[in-house]
This record gives sequence, C-alpha cells and structure tokens, in this order.
Amino acid sequence: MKTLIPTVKGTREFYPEQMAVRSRLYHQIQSVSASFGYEEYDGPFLEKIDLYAAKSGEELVKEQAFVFADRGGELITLRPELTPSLARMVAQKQGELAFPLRWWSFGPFWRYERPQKGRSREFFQWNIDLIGVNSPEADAEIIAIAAVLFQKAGLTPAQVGININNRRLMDEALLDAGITAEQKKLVFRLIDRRDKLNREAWQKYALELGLSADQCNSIEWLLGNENLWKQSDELCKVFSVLESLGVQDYIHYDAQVIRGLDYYTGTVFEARDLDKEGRAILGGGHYDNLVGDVGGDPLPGVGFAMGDVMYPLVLEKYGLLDAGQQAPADVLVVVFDQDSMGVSQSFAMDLRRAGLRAMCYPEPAKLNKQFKFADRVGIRQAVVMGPDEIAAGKVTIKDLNLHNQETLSKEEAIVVLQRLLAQADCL
RNA sequence: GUGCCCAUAGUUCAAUGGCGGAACGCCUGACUGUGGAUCAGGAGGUUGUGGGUUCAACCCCCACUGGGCACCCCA
Repeated sequence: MKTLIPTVKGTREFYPEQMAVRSRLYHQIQSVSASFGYEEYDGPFLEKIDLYAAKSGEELVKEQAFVFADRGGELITLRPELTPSLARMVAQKQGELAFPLRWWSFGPFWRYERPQKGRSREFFQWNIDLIGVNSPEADAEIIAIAAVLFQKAGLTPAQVGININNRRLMDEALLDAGITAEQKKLVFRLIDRRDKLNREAWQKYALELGLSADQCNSIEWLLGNENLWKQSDELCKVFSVLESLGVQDYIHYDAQVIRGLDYYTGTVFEARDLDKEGRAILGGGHYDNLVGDVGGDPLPGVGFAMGDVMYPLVLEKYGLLDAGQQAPADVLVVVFDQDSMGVSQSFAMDLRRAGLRAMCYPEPAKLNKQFKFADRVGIRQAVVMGPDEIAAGKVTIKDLNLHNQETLSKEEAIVVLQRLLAQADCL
C-alpha cells in the first residue's frame, strides 16, 4: 500500500460506527436540554486570540491553544472553550435578551495537549448555562440536568456521581484553618492533588509549599469532614432542591472538588465514575460575572461543560454503548443484468416511497456477490427481479435471516416488507 | 513541556543477527438465478521513516514520526 498522509495528531476520524455514537450523544443532549427549556446556540470556531488573552488563564492561551497567523498576519485561535464567545454574544445583546437565559451548545473545540486516555486535541463539548440569576435553585437545576442525562443513558447512581462543593465555603474554612489569601491558590492545588499522592508524599508536598504542620492537619481534617456542607446555607439549599428534583442519589458532597477556573465563585461540581477511574466526565460551577471582561454589565450564572471523549468511555465500561452496527438499509434490490437495471431501480424507488430504506445494487454483478454484500452490511431483505419475475410482473423477496423466499406481486411485496420492518422495530 | 512502553500483510500476532510466517479477512472457482457452511486455488510486505554497527539487521545503537499510558493542565 502507498503511504497515506497521516491524520493530524490528536484528531479523530468518525467512521459510521463512531459517528453513530456521536450522533446518539448529540440527540440525548439535545433532548435533555430541551426538556428543561434550554435553547441551542453556537459561536464561531475561529476567534481572535485577544478574546482569550483577556480572560482565560495563561496556560490556556500560551500552551494549549491552536494559534496561527492568517494571511493578513492576524493571530487566529481555534476555540479552546466556549465561555468567552458566549460572554460576548450575551453582552452584545444584553439589552434585548430575555433573562434568565437558558442556552446550550454542542460543537468542536481544540486544545494543543498531549493526547491520552479521555483526552484528544480535537473534541466535541456540550456547554450548558443558566445566565442572569444568582440562586441555589439555578445551581441545582443545572446539576439536575447532568443527572438526568446519566439517568437517560442508563448510568446508575452506583456507577457515576456528581460531587459538589462551594468556593465560598472553602474560602471561609481555609481562613479558619489559618490559610492566608496568598496561600489559597497553592492550597487549592494541594487539595486537587490529594488523591494522586499517598498520605506521606502529600504531607511532604504541603510542607514544601510553605504550610505549617498545623495548617496541613487542618486541611486534612477539612477534607475528611463529610458534614462541612452544613455550614453553607447555599449548599444546604442546593441539596434540598436536588432532592425535590428527585436526583439526590447521584449527588455527593466532596470537599476536594475545587475546579481550576478562577471565575467560579460559588457552587462547583464535577461528575465522575465512582471507581475514581479516569478523568472527570463533566465539570462546572457558579460564576458571578460572565460578561465583565468583554465589557458588559455584570451577570451571574451557572453552567458546565462535558466532553465527548471521557463520557463514552464510561458508557462503554458499563456496557451502555450498544455497538450494534445498524444496517444502512432495510432492503437491497438485486440487479439481475443490464437490461433489468431500470426496473430494479424503479422498484427501489417504490420501496422508498413506501417508507423503506432501500438500496439498489449500482451495477450488474453476480448474484452471489450481491447477496454476500447484503450479508456483509447486515441488510436482511433482498428483492430479486430476474427475467421470470419480470415476465410474470412479480418480484421475489428473500429473507436472509430465515433463508426463505417467495414470489409476490409488487404491491404484496411492499406490504410484506413493511410488516417485517414494523416487527423488527418492535423488538 | 517531562517520563515509561510500543510500531511486521487489510486485522490480530509469530519469526537465536543468517531465505519474513500463521490465523482471520479479501479475491477467484467448485455453484445452476442466491449470502453466513465446506473444499480447492490466488493476491497481498521497501518489517513506520532516516541514519549507524556488522560479511549479514524485522532483530543491536541513534534520531525522527506516529500510537498508548502517566505527569503537567483542565476551560
């Protein structure tokens, strides 16, 4: 074989089998989002680098964004996230939009990272936001949407969970533990690393960061305190609303959930496989000011993002990704020879008009080749129109699963095929 | 950006430094107007790329590219 030009590192090709997974994901997201009254939107895939330079962290723009100069020399970025575009879109029409705004989106993003399990350089992401309100009920609604998606996909509360925390609560708790404002960022990083290191290494790391043994112990006590949330009125309210929404089985309090983004100010959450395997499935939180950086009036909101790489891995792990390749058509009309090509094509069209997915072999070929093709792609019914059938004004339909066939009038054949299809749908 | 592992037929994998094979898949035929079975044939490879060591390299060494995993980071 000649050497093929390889794909760009970290990109993914969607063969029909994988495309079916992506489409199913899209439709589930669409359906869940719509059921809560959210509207679909999208932003540009290309943005000026300034949009991200203003707001996102240094690492995102410098290290992890695809940036290139266009023909005019302007620095263009393949969007690494949607929030800045969303902020601009909201700010531009802030005066005419009806708040609270419920918007969702599903589209491609790019990040120049080293690909590994659950992470690629080109991926799709579901973003959903409830903008213009500042209530625990809004936080709970967004979290419930994530839980409902899991529910609909068949993931149980024994398999995945949504871990919730609150930034304000952590700020106060850390202040009580004697952590200064300057130390806060480092401590957040320390907390994030809690599960990655063993206890000794973790404590050593804490001392290296300049924390005292007392401070370290206090943090450890904080993280082990399952009732810490009771000190936060906000979290109490969020949990109570989630109970009303009937999704409390998915919900856990977890003092280790911090989330990296600086703009989260209140409730933060992430969903994970309960085995603690792999990366977070989704992550999000409450923010105070979505549009400030792009020049709008301050707007609070809550939202999350879920990639299309980790989530299917979890579904697959629990056997919920039915890999069953669907046949591309219900019926294959076999072409007997060049002379009968026309009538075969014409009958295939009759079948399509009758609501069947029909395929006509696109050239005359040996019958065994055509039947083998039907078998290979999983088409169950074949229609043969040879000289005998044409002379009698009939067609032969063959069931490749049952290995039987019968010769009928065209009208009868269509009815029989429709009935078979309806039966197959019931199964 | 750092570290570890990997790269041989379409696929999954073999092959002490000494003539690169198997299974499955693919193509053709037995087969008549009919696919999954069976049998008989056949095609398919510059061993990821480029250097080096050697009389001799799929095998040893170096670099590159790509893949996997972890770190970093997580919008």
